[in-house]
Amino acid sequence: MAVKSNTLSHSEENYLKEIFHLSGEERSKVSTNALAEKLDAKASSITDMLKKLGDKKLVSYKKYKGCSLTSKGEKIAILIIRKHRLWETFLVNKLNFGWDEVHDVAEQLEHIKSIKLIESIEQFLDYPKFDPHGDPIPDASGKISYVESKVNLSDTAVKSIVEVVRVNEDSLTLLKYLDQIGLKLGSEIEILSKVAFDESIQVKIDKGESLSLSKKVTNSISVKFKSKN
Amino acid sequence: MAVKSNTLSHSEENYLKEIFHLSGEERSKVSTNALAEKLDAKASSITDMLKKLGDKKLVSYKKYKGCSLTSKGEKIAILIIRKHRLWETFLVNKLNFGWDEVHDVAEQLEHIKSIKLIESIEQFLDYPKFDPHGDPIPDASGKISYVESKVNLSDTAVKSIVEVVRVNEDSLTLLKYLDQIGLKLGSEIEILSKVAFDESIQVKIDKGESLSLSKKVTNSISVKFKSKN
DNA sequence: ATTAATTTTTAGGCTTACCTAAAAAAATTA
DNA sequence: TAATTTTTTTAGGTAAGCCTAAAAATTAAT
Repeated sequence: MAVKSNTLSHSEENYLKEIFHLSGEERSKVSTNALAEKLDAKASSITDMLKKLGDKKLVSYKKYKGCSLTSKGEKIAILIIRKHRLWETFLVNKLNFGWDEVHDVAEQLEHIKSIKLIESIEQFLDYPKFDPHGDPIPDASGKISYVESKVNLSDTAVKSIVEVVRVNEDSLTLLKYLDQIGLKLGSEIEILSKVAFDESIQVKIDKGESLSLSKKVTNSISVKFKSKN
Repeated sequence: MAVKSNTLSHSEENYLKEIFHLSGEERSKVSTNALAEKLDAKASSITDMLKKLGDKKLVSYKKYKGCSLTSKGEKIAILIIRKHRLWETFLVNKLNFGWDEVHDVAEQLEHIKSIKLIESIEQFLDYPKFDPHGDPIPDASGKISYVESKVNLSDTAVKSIVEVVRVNEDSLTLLKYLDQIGLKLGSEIEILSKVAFDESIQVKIDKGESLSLSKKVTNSISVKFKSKN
């Protein structure tokens, strides 16, 4: 008789979150294989779950055509992401975790069911706008303020001087490496030269020694041009 | 081939925690039915799980003979309880939750896997010794400092003046009722008279109006005799 | 436009943590 | 102690969320 219990499993929540991330700001369709890779599961498992989420009207799914979130599904996905980013901010700002230590714990904390809790945490943190990696924190209504002016570090021209506004939080080893070279949110980067062969670039971070950043690294860093002030 | 994954499911953790609670300070054997009632499951399900926890050497279990925790199982149970009580303290002390609002959330938070997290929370709270209901918080080594001098409010003599040191956190309606009559940790209770028939007692709370407390209520409150100072 | 390669789905299985119903053991009562 | 009641276990079943292997649909290449 299809009773709606209204609470989702951790797994279901993770699917919604990952579909949201993969569909990007353009809200494009997400393929079964892309989800399989991100969620570290086989494509057949993804198909199973997409059917279920489709039945629950959380994703729209047509066989062989990929999936996308319904507005109901998107609302839930954004809430999970909101919780994830607020918890990360809590861990870094209040408990002095490093930005490379928060991801796994936040992946657990994001599933705690309590609106009162997350709103209290938000207030306790004084309504932060960005998490420790520079990602925007959705507000209680689900609104996300994307930074329009940010670009990928790999797309900047030689001689530009830019400021780091976001790093990809997905790779622990990346974050540890960035720590090691002293790159953090707000760091100033001067692009000295670019190597066409491997697309690496030479930079100075905060006017320090010059060093080389590979394409893999520059791809994971977002920057904005320094505002004149 | 019995690989030990070393992380327990929420369900397994809940079993260990409940066995710990039911076995009491005397560490007595816990019956299948007692567990079934507390965990809101059928006795047959309990038997299943006890076999599994027995295989994992977390409980010692012999058919028809009840169960008890091994030292390994007890260590884990105490860690869960430690997390539960620290989270409750965090919610009340830092986020201004009421003592009647913390149980359900703490039941979720106690399963977050991160020693660093719980030790940071403990430090952030400045190493509290008791949770908001007066229960002792185990330290990082698992040591629990029981209060030796506390007695049940139902066991106090007429004319005694006592101080509330602990209330049972299990019932939401009890906690709301205590709030309503202004009874909190540290409250002074004067026992005016006892009614043999229903075992209720007449009291004054913090020198206020006299009122009657039923056996069910007095059973849930622990007190100590006021220290002369 | 076929053929080949890739992606996705179907079909059937497994494990976890529950369940019901019936059997067996233990405890209680006559 | 024998009968009855209660407690506990066994046997077999379910749903969730994953799996492998094989089939079907789609996409890419010749």
